[in-house]
Amino acid sequence: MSSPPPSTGIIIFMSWNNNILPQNFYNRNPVTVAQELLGMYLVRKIGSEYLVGKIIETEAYLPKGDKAAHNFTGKTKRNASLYKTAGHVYIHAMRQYNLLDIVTEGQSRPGSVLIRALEPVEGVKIMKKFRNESRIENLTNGPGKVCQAFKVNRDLDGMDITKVTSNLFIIKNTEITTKPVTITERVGIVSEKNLPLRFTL
DNA sequence: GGTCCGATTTTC
DNA sequence: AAAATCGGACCA
Repeated sequence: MSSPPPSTGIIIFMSWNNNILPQNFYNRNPVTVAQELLGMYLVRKIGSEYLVGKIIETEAYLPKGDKAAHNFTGKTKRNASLYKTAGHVYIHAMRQYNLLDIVTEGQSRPGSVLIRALEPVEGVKIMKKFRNESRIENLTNGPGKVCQAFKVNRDLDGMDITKVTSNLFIIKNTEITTKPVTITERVGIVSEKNLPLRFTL
């Protein structure tokens, strides 16, 4: 019952099946989850290919009282995935792009973490093709770019990313990270501008 | 069916 | 600095 490791790359992926983040990782407040996701690896399986990126920028959207969060005016068809349980994804359109959120607590506490930027690790060639872009630094340095590079579209909205069978999930970084987390304000929003909910590695 | 607008990206 | 571009929410 084990998936093949990526074609090239790092030793940490040798046992990555054991390192998929479980539901109880996500089932905490989004501020904690957003910070702890930094340094972990987003993995996307497309056919027999694996795309991997290290998470380097996230934002938290709060379950209650956050005017900038998509849950603020209640449940709609669009944001229904936020009301699932922790570890599902909420993928929504922003202009002509898609953005990827992970649901944190869910149900009556529909918070989430927006994946804003990655450092490409594995499958760079495919990312370049999906992005129609050759500069590595331009592949995944924005939330819309992340989805384009990893072929994350709204077909995946509402999927559970805590299962071994998922074609999208996040694995633990088993290396020791010493870099401190930088905390700043969220970007691209008009309300709740000044909350310290953006986290960068 | 029309209108408005945004958790963005790209280009001028 | 401004255009490109589009699905969803809302109202009619």
